[in-house]
Amino acid sequence: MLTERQLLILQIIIDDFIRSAHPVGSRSLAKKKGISFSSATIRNEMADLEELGFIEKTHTSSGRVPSEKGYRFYVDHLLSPEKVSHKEIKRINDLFTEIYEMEKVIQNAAKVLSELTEYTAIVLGPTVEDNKLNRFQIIPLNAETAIAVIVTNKGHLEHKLFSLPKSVNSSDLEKTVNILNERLVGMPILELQSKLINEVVTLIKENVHNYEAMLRSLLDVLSVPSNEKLYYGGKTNMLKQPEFQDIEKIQGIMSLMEEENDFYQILKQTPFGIHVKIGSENKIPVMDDCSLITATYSIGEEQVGTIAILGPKRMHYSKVISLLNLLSKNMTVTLTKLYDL
Amino acid sequence: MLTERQLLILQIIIDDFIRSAHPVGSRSLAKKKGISFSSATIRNEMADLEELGFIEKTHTSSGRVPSEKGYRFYVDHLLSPEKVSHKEIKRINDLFTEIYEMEKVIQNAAKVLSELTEYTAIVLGPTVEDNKLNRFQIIPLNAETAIAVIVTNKGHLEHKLFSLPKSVNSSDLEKTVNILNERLVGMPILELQSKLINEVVTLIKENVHNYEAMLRSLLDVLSVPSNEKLYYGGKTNMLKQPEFQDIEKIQGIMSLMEEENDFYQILKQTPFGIHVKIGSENKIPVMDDCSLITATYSIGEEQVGTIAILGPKRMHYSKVISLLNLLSKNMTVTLTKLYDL
DNA sequence: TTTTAGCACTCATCTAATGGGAGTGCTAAA
DNA sequence: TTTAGCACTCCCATTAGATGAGTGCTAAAA
Repeated sequence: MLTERQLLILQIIIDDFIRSAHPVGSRSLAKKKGISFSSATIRNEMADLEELGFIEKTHTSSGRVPSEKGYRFYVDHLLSPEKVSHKEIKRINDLFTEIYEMEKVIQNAAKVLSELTEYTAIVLGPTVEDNKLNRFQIIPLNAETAIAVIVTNKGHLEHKLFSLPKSVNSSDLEKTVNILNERLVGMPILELQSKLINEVVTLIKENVHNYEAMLRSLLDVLSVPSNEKLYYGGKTNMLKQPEFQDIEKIQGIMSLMEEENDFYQILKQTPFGIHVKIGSENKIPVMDDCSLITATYSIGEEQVGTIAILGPKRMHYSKVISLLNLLSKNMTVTLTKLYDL
Repeated sequence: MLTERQLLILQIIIDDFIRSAHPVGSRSLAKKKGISFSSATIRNEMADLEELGFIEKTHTSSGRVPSEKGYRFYVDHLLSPEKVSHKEIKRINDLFTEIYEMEKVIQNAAKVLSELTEYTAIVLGPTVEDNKLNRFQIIPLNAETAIAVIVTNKGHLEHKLFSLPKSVNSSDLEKTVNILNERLVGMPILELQSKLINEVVTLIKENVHNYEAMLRSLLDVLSVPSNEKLYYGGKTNMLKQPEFQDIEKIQGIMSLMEEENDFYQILKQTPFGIHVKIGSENKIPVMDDCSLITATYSIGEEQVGTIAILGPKRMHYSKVISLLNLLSKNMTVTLTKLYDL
C-alpha cells in the first residue's frame, strides 16, 4: 500500500508529465508547491515507486516517467474530475440544436470533440442490427430499373438500385411488395434473409411469374449492410503529440485508422459506460503508446454506439473523461428523443 | 529549342530521379546505356539545361533534380505511355464485376487505385446537381415521425427523418405528397426549394391544415445536401514517399485531406479528360511538393465525377496516367450501363 | 568548334570527441 | 527519518575531421 506522500508524489509526477511530456526529476518536483521535503527525500520515494512499478526511468540518470501500471493507478485512484468550461459545454450543446440529421450530428460530434480535446475522436454510428422491419418498398424508376427500400422501426433506411427482370410487370411488383410486407414487417432485419428464403419464397412463387430473378435481386437488397460507420475527427491531431514525431509510429496508427476494421471491432465490443484502455491493454501492438477512452450512447435503454478518444498514453484523462461523459449523455438524450420510436 | 541530346539527358535525369529520388550526377548518367559521351560533356549540357530552368541543384555540388518546369516539359513532351499489366487490368475490371452498389464501387476503386499506384487516390462521387425529381414520398413511422424520401431520375435517393406536426393527419400527408409529385416531378432538384416556396405553397395551403410546420420540414428535406462525397484510398501512402518524411509536410497534406473542402473544390472544377497539375500549379502552398493527376468519368455523355491521384512531384506519371485512363473509362462504361436511365 | 581529361573546390553526411546539464544513487551527518 | 553533498551516468548539442559524390573551369585532344 502506498503512503500519502507516495500518492502525492506519484500524482504530481503524472500530472506534470501529462502536461509537459518531459521526465520529472526530483529537484523540479521539490520546488512544486505543496512539497515540504527535499529532493533527496523525493529521490528515495521515487526509488520505491519505481520498485513498485509505477514509474520508470528512460535511462540511468533521467527523471521519472509514469509506467503503464502508473497510469492505470492514476486513472483508477488519483483522477480529480475536471470541470468542463462553459465554452466547451456550449460547443457540445450546439451540436444538437440546429441540425437533426443523424449522420451530420455524429460527424460534427467527432469533429468538435477532437477540437476540444486536441486528440483524435472516433465515433461508431448507431447499430441497426436489432432494428425491425417497418416497411418494405419498391420504387420503379423505369422499365428496367427500380429501387428497393427498407425502413426499420428506428427510422433507419437502406436502399438499393436493382435491375428488373424483363418479364416482371408492375402487378407482379405490387404483389411481391404486398406479400413481403405482410410477412416480414416486424421481423428483426438480421433474420429477413433467412425468413425470405425459408417461408416467403413459396408464397411469391405461387403469385408471381418469374419469381427467381426477382428474388435474387430482393435477397441482395435484404442482405442489410451493417451501416454502422466509423466517423473520425482530428486524425491529424496525433501528429501534434511529441510522442508521435516518428514516421513509423505515425504510419502504424494512421494505417490502423484507415483500415477501420480494428477500431470497428474495438468500439463495437465496448461495454456500457466510460472505459479507459492504456497502452498495451489495447492488445494491438501499434497502440502500445496510445490510450483509448470509450463512452457508449444509447437510444432509450438500448446501447447503440460508442464515442472514443484516441490519444497518447500521456493523455489528459480527466478532461477527456469529463467531455466524453457530457457528450455521450447529450447524445443519448437527443437520439432518444428522435429515434426511440 | 532543346537539342536531341539535351532532350535525351533531360529525360534520363527525370526518369532516374523519379525512380530513385536521388539527385542525378553527370558521372552516373554517363554510365547509362544509350550514352556515348563523357561526363564532362554531360556537365556542360546540364549547365545549359539548368540555365533554361529545366533542372536544379539542391546545393552547390549536388547532382541535378528536375524543376517544376522540367516536370511540366517531361509530362507534355517526353512521356512514353506505359503499358498496364494484365494483373492490374484484372484488378480494375474486377471492381465492376461483383458489386453493383455505387458507393461501394467508388470506395473500392479508390482503394485499388491507391494500391496499384502506391500513391493516394481521391474519388469524387457522382454529382446529383442536374438530376431531376423522379418521385417524392413520405413514409410514416408512427404518429409523430415520418421519413421523407426523394428519388431522382438517375436513381439517387435522399431521405430524412422529420417530426410530424401534431395536427397533420394521414389524409393531409397524402394530399401533400400528391401535390408535390404533381407539381415537382421532372424538376431539377436544385430548383426544388424555390419552386416549392414560390409556386406550390399556395396549393398546399389551400388543401392542408397546418401547412406551415409541415412545409418547414419538407423544405428541410428538399434542401438537397450535395451528396458528392470524397472517397480516399491509401492516405498513408504519402508517408512512404521519401519527400514526406517531415512531420510538418505530412501534417499539411493530411490536414488538407481531412478538411476535404479544398480537394472537393479542385476535383469539382476539373475539366474533362486527364490532367496533370504539378507542384505550385495546384495553387495551394502545402501542395507545392505534390502533383495531382485527375481524370473524369461520366454517365452517358455527362461528366459526373472525378478520380484523382495525389503523389509527390516525383510521381510515376506515365503509369498513373495509364491506370487513371483505364479506370475512368471502365467507370464510365459501368455507370452508364447502370445509371443512364 | 566540340569533346574530353584533369583538377581544385563545395557541400552533405558520417563518425568521433568534447563539454555541459539534468538527474540519479549512495553515504554520512543533522 | 530527513537532508546535504558528491561522484557518477547518460543525453544532447556542438565541433572537428574524413569521406565521397558531384560541380565548374581550363587546357588539351579530336
